[in-house]
Amino acid sequence: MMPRKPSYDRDALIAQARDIFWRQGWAGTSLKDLERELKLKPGSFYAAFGSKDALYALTLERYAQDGVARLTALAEELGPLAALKTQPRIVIDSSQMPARACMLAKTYAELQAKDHDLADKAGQHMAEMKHCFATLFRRAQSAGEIGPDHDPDRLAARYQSDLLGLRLSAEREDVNAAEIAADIAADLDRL
Amino acid sequence: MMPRKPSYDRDALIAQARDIFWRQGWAGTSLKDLERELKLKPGSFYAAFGSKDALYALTLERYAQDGVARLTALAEELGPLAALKTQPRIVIDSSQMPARACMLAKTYAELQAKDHDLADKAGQHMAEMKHCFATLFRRAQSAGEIGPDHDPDRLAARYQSDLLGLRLSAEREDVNAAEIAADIAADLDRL
DNA sequence: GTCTTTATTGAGCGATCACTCAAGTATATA
DNA sequence: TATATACTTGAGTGATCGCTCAATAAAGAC
Repeated sequence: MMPRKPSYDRDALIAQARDIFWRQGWAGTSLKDLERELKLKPGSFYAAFGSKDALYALTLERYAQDGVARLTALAEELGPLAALKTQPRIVIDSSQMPARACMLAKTYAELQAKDHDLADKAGQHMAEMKHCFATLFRRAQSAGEIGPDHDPDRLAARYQSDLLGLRLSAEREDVNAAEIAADIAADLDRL
Repeated sequence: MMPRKPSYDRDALIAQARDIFWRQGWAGTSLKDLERELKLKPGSFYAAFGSKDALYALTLERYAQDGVARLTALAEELGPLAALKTQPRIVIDSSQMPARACMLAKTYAELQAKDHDLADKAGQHMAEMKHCFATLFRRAQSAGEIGPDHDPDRLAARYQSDLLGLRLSAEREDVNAAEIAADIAADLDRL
């Protein structure tokens, strides 16, 4: 005999929690915050997600999946090099995002010193993203869009590093992030 | 009539606290941590620094002052462009530093969402550093080391963004930060 | 030495942390 | 409708948070 079902949409709650964690970080988000925003009492929260860390891990996965999906779709539409050139503008433009800075980078920076599991997970997701970038550079090279004398993995590491810096800079008021994004894209034309 | 003096070296304690905050962040460092590492009981701690936030602000200032001083000395020795080209290698090399990532950036990323005073302070110090970079680019341009068609402020913003990304990347195990640093330096030769 | 002034100490404050659980409520099956 | 099952609720857990303060120890001025 089947009992009642939860009254909430678990996927929507994970997305909402992701946005809160993304903005406020791990230590900066209390259970009170989550309970208030997700409209869940403690009991329901723990029945649904087990712990704060478990939910955070779910939001990291969701964040990484969406990132890969967005980049893949972009490459499908524009081709590898154009996708890489467009990405910098996109990640700082979208005003519906809860923060400009990368959630994976923020998580890694906050928790790495304490050897927290979530820092490892964030680092792994960043490695996945780097691999994505490398694949696009490799495809661009095969297509002759960039010169043959470049190491795609090295280009990917530099590109990801530039994006991390850009997205952190984009949180500041005294920095013209659009100019930096344009310059990063322009660099790709010189390869 | 003069009473006894403190038994501790205040400047040394600030430097020690800076290293702890730098590694572990604001929320990641408890008063217990500080009391244990600085060997101060709560009473002495509050007599010396007033509050956790007040000490953190002192460490931010110390961090920023040292950064400016180091860069200025480097430019004095090598000239503006060479200093800018050397800086990336230096900030990821020095194995005596408590962390690779920039303390100002970590502070800003952690606390900006909550409009914390310390985030403002960190942002101001980052603006000072950016101004330092711009001055060096301007001097390099005057000296003919880089082309006349570049905006020093724009170059400075991009350069700082690249450094932030580099220093965050340098915390990761799966990234060859030395290659990224070399590539950043190489970009400066193409100006 | 005595006195005055400040440093040092550590127990403990109220608030908040992540989290638990027993009691109450709603729903699908029978 | 009756029952079994799971969801919902919120008071409350011990631990830790940043911080206070009265008591004690120490050092210069006389």
